[in-house]
Amino acid sequence: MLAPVDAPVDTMDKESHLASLNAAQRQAVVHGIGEAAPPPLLIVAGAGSGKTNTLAHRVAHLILCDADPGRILLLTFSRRAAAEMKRRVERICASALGGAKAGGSVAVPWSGTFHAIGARLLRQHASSIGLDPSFTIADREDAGDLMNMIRDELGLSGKKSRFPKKQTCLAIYSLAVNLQGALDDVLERAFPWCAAWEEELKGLFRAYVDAKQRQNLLDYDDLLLYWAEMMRTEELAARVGERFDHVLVDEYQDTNALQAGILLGLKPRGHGLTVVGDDAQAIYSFRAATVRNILDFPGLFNPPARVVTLEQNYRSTQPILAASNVVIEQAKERFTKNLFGERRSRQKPRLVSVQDDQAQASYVSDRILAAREAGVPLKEQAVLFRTSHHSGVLEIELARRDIPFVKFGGLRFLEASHVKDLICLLRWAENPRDRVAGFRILQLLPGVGPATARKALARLEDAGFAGGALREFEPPAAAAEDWPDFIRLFGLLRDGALPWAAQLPMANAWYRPHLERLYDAAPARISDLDQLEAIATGYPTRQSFLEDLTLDPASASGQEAGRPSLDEDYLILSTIHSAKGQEWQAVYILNVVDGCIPSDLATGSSAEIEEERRLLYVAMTRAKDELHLLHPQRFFTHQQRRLGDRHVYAPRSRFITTAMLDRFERIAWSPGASRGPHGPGLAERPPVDLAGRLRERWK
DNA sequence: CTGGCTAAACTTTTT
DNA sequence: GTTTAGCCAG
Repeated sequence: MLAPVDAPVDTMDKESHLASLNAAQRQAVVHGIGEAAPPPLLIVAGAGSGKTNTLAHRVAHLILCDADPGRILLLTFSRRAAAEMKRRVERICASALGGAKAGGSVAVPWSGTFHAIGARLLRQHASSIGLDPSFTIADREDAGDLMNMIRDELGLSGKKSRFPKKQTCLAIYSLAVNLQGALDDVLERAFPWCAAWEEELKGLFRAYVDAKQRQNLLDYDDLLLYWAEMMRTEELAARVGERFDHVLVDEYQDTNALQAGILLGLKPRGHGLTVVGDDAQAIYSFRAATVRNILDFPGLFNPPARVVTLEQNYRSTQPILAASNVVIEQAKERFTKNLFGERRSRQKPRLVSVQDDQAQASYVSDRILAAREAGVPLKEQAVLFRTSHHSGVLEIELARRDIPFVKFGGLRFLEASHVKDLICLLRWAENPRDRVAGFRILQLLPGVGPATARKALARLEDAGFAGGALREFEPPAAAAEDWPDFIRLFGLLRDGALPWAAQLPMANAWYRPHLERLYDAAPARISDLDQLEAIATGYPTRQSFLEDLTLDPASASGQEAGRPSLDEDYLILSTIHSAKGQEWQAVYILNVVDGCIPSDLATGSSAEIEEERRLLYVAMTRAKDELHLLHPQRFFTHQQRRLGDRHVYAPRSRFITTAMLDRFERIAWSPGASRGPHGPGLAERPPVDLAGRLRERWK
C-alpha cells in the first residue's frame, strides 16, 4: 500500500471512507462522534502525513454523521487551501453516499481564511459593534499610504531625516497589534533602531486608528482585531459561537495570539474545536505567529484536548525523508517525532554545485525538460526559493526555452500600480469616506497634486459625502480640462445607476489615457487591466469583488512568459512560504546558500535562524520523488551602488552540514560539460566555464 | 502648487 | 532595480 490516502471509496456504506485511513488518521477523524461533550482535538501532523486528507475526512465524516454543514466553520491558511479542502470533502461525501442523494453536493459555506471569515462576520454584525457594514478593506500598501498621509500631517516626515518609513511604521504597528504587546516591548524586540521614536510612534498610531475609523476603513489586522474584540464581549461571543457546532483550524502552528483568542472566544470550553498543525513547519513568526499556540493548546481546556499524532509520511521517498529528517534534527527545540515512510527508492536527493545563477538556471531548465520527457508533467514540478527575486535569472531562461510557468509569491497582480489605481477608483466609489483611495485617484489627474487632492477631499467631507460636492469644487486651471470627465464617471459609479458589469469597462476607458501618460510599457499594463475586467465578471457585486481581491489577491503577476491558460501544462515557481501545504513529484530548491537560506536578513537571533531551518525543511518535504538542492558557488550582488555589482563567494547553507553530505548525491555541474547530471559526479571542481564568463562580462 | 529633476537609501517571507 | 526625500523652475 503506497498511498492509502488516495484509495477510491466507492460504496454506499457510511463508514467505508474510513477504510483508506491508517489507525491514527482514523482516530482523528472519528474523535468525539457520539460523545455528549467531547474534549477538543489537536492533530499534530508531520509533513506529508495526510493532514489535509485527514481534516477533509473529518469534516466529511461529521457531515455524514448528520452534522449541519452550514454550522461548520473551517479556517484555513489560504483561499487555495480552502478550495482544496472543499473539493475533497465533496468528493468523500459524494462517494460515501454513492450518489444516492441525487445532486446532493455538499458545501461548507463557512470556510476560508481568518481574515476572510472575519470580514464576513464583521459585516453581518456591524450594527451591533458600531461599524458601518459598507466598510472597505485596505491592503498593506493602502495602509502604508494612510500611515504616510498621517505622518505628513503630524509633521513627522520633514523633521529629522531618520523617522522610520511608512512600511516600517506599519510593520511596527502590525506586530504590536498581532502580538497583543506593548509598544516598547515590540520596539525593543524587533525594531531596536526605532526605539527613540516611541512617543512619536504612539501618537502616529493613535491618529492612524482614528483615521481608519473616520474613513470606515479596516486594514488586515483590524479584521482580526475587531473580531477578537467582539469575542471579548460575552453576549456577542456567545451569539457568534452558537452558530457553529464545529470549528476546525488548519496550519495552527502559524496562528498568532489574536487568532488563538478568537478561537477561545468562540469555544471557551473547547467543545467542537479541532486544530491541526506541525510545529516543525512554523514559518510565519514575522506575522507574530507563535508556536506556543499549538504547544499550549491541550492545557487550555479541562479536560485537556486529545492529541493525535500523524507520523507516517505518504509523500516522499525514503531517501528524501531521511535527508529532511537530518536537517530538522539539528533544530534547537523539537516537539514532534521523526517521520517514517515506506516509499523505497535508491535515488538520494541531489546536492548540485554550479558556478553561478546562470548555470543554476540552465541546470534546472535541463532537468525540468528531461523530467517532462520522462513523463513528469510540468505541473508536477516546482522550483522553490527563499525570496521572490531569486528566480529572476531562471525566469529569463524559462522564457528563452519556451517553458510556461506560473509564479506564486512576490509582487502580486494587485500591487502593480496601474491595477491599484483602478481598484482604488472602485473602492472610493464604494466608500467615499476612504481618503486613501480618493487621494490616490485625484492625483491621477494632471494638475492635481497632494494639496489640491486634500482640498477636494475636505470639500467632500464638509458636504457630508454628498454626490454633488466634487462637482462644485473648482480645480486648478491645469486640471480644468480633465475634471468634468472624471466627475461624470465618478457620479456614474457612485449613484448605482450603472450595473456592476458595466462599471469596470467604463472605468477602464476613462483610465486608459491617464495610464498612457503616467506609465511606460503601457501595452503590458493594458492587458493586465483587461484581465482585471475578466476576473470581475465572476463577481455578482462590486463589494464582493473588492473584498475578494484584497483578501485573496490573484497571485500570479503578468510576466513576459505570459499567463498560460488553465488547461495548459505549466511549471510552478514559488516562494517557500507560498509552497506550504503543497506537493510535487519533482522539486528544485534554488540558492541553498548561506545568505539566502538562511537569509542574511534573518540571522540576528537564534530564533530567526531556527525558523530559516524549518523553512528549508518545509521546502525539502514538498518533494515526492525527486529533490534537487542547488548551490551556486558565487552570485552577483547589486545591493549598494556605491560598491558596484560584484561577485560574492557563497558557502553552502549552514543547515546542510558536512556530516549530512552522505544523505545526498553530490554533483558538480556546468552547462558546457559533456557529462550530464547523471554522470560520475563528485568532481570537486567544475570545468572552467568560459562561455559563462564571457556572458557575464556584459551583464 | 505641481511636476520634473537629482541624490541617496534600501531591498524577506503574507493575510 | 526601486523608492523616497528634497530642490527648483514655471
